[in-house]
Amino acid sequence: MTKTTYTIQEVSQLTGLTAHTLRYYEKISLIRGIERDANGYRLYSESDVAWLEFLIRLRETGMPIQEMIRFSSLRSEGETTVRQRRELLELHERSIRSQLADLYCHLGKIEEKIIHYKQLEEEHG
Amino acid sequence: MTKTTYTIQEVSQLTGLTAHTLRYYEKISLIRGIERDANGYRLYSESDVAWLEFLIRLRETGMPIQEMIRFSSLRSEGETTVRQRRELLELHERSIRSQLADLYCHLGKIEEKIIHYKQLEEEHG
DNA sequence: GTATCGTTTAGAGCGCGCTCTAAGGCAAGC
DNA sequence: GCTTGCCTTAGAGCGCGCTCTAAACGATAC
Repeated sequence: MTKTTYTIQEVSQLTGLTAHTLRYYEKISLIRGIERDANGYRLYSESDVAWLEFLIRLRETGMPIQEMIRFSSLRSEGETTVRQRRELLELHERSIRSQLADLYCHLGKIEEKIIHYKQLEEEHG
Repeated sequence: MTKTTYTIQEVSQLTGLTAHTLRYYEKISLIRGIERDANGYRLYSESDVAWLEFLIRLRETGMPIQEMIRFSSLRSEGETTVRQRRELLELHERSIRSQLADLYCHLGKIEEKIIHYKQLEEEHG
């Protein structure tokens, strides 16, 4: 039988988010409907953790929090919003591809600069 | 004869940085030794503009401003710091490659999610 | 001469995404 | 019953990278 709930500290360790940030994400509706135990302590489910990991992915790929809140809001409306969520995600996919292209371009220029410095070092160093 | 100096507005248009940001970059020593005309107005040279474009590249690849200031400081010390600048740049190159790898990984996961949504749409939509 | 620009400076303010504080509650250990 | 410790909340504070304001100055237009 696999464990089905996690305390805020456990989720913090699993996700790398601090307990402060986990409460903050709930306050701004990035994550919703977290259960509570008899003391009012948060109890996160497996699917809550999976959702947090997805949020982290969106953040690390540059999605602004407002857009993530929009996504979370669609998700809470249920199955009827699947298409809108897919479209939002496809838009974001294009943003990531564009970031990748920009980074490659920058990388090339920086490599050129490094080569330039190496030549300077050979000439004068 | 090619134009050799630019006003702050011209540099703003060339680089996309606002005049405010250009003054700010000078205040924090990201760019140094900008000439002045008789009225005390800034006069940027071609090489100032090239340096700004390099700074923009560093920033767009995630280098923190403190590290950019360090780079600018080394540059102002002259030729003897070429090696240190190259090393700093090589460190940054590795950072960019790591960003690229992470982005690719995230992209893959997001594509999977999109496929998952498409399946949901076929089943229930 | 005066109104309109664009410039200068020092320094305040802002938006983002957290990050932390204060004050209080419950539970277990001694 | 008191200490320790982790939890709760509302709300203040922070670091980054700008972004803007206020006050003053000089050049040009009329």
